Amino acid sequence: MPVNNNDIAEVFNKIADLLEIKGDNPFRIRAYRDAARTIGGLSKDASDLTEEGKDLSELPGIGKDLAGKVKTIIQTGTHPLLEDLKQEIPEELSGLMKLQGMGPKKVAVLYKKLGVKTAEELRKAAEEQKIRDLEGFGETTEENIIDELERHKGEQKRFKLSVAEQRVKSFLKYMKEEKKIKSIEIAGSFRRRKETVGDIDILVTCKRGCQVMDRFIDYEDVEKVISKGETRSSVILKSGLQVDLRKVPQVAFGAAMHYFTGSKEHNIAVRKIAVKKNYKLNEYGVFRGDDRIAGKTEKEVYAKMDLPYFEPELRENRGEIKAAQKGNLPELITLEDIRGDLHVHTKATDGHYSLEDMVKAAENKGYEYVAVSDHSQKVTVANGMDAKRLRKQMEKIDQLQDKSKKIKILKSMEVDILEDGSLDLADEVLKELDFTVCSVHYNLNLSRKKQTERVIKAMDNPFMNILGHPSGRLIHERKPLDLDMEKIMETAAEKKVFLEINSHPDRLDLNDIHCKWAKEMGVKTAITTDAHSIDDLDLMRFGVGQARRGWLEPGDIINTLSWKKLKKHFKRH
DNA sequence: GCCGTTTTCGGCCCGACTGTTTTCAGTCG
Repeated sequence: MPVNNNDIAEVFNKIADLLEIKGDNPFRIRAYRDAARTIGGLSKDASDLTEEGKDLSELPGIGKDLAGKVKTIIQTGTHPLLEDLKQEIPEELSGLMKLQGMGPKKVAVLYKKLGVKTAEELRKAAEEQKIRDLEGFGETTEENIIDELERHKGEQKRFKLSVAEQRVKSFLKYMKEEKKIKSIEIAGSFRRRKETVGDIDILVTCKRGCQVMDRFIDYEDVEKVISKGETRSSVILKSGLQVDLRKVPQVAFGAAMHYFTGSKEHNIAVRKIAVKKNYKLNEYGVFRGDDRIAGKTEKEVYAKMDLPYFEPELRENRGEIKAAQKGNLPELITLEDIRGDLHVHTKATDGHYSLEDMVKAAENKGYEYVAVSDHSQKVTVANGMDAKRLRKQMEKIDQLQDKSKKIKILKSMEVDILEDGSLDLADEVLKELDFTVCSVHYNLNLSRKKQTERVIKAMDNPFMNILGHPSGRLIHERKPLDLDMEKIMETAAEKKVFLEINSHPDRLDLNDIHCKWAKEMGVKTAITTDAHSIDDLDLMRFGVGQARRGWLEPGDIINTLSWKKLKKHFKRH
């Protein structure tokens, strides 16, 4: 069983949890957490890096000791330190720390005094009112524990960005009805356009006498008020989504936006720079002694650190600060750069609108081109098309093109990659198309070797242009295919095949890390919507967000090109 | 446990809110 980066990260995180419960040196604990994050975010497998003879202690936050531990974990799947800790402290306790309000100290007390290890035992102790008498605990804490256990039963911790976006929209509209609010902005991972968000952070500035906190907790969708203060309150909506509101003074708005946009790791890195310069950086501004020297805008906060403004999507401490210091920050792709959609479906297969409707909708978006990419015959559930029906659709497109002067309609198809790596329709049909998107929809559970070979073989076919939703994952629903992404990208770069960034909020496939990786390996991408309806054409913003998180610039994305230029990129034969 | 233009020791990001206290520890972001 090969040990991948997530396995290593998990061992380190577990060590950190158990050390924390034990009450170990907090900085040692952080070292383990930092290392877990570093390893978890690598684009190459640590095991491959070691094999290549790379010195892992060159990675940030990994010293000699942890580099050695990584090696041990790669070889054995675990580490003696973790095994020893497990003898001392039951590992289930780390699970209890996931409950809100339960940290290492409380968990330790509950274990020592009551022998509580699992959620079940915790519930029993709370229901028998044994917790309230412990030192540092009380009746309220006991009730909160029961509430938390209840809330976690459903076990959905993070929300897809699109779902959060919907909830937030109406909440914001409600808040904006309060006329004394001067400005209101969303920060947090939502602003960074992360594919899933754990909670929503809202920042407001107000005029004097504004009862913003009262209005906040009075929202009809609020299920529970977690906390309410002068400057900060937290609620949980009926959907389970947590929303935090912070009131900040105008002069500190930029500093607060910076602080609450995060990521935590990015902030820590920036704050370290502040410390070096003898400044103090917090949510109220940049301070030299007691003097606030910046804070009104994010730009001026960064400027004090001799840094340029960072787009929120870049703020993950994945090398953006070093890149900025060298003047190498990317000029990120924007929605306006997109000239057309290369993957939309129609009623001919599983879309919900006619060819005419989809083309018209794309035209109304101001696109220069739109590609009709319906399913091929293998996908019977979607009424996939055989050669005959495809040719008929091409004829229809020709007729419609005669009437539509404003937009170029591209003939495409989402062709299935069969189990043996061949394509679902013959080359002699595929060659009549402008290009193809080729995707895996069946036999999702092949071994890593077979699955990788399958996709690579498909790329041998000169009529394959774009690899559709490369990993095949569905967020929260389906794991990604077991693919050697590095090999896939190497081959794609060599064979001039493009990778799709599928914008559907359930897919967002490629993910952010793979987007960045594609760029590093010289693979170009296409941001598409995979639209099955007219409204789906608007999903492009999610794909663009993902691409921005992956540092992509207009030049990395093929559908920023005019059709005239793009056309040449599709000729592989 | 990591790290170094204050470099091999002694630091390590910082503030709000809660529930428990009666001045603060724990937790969270």
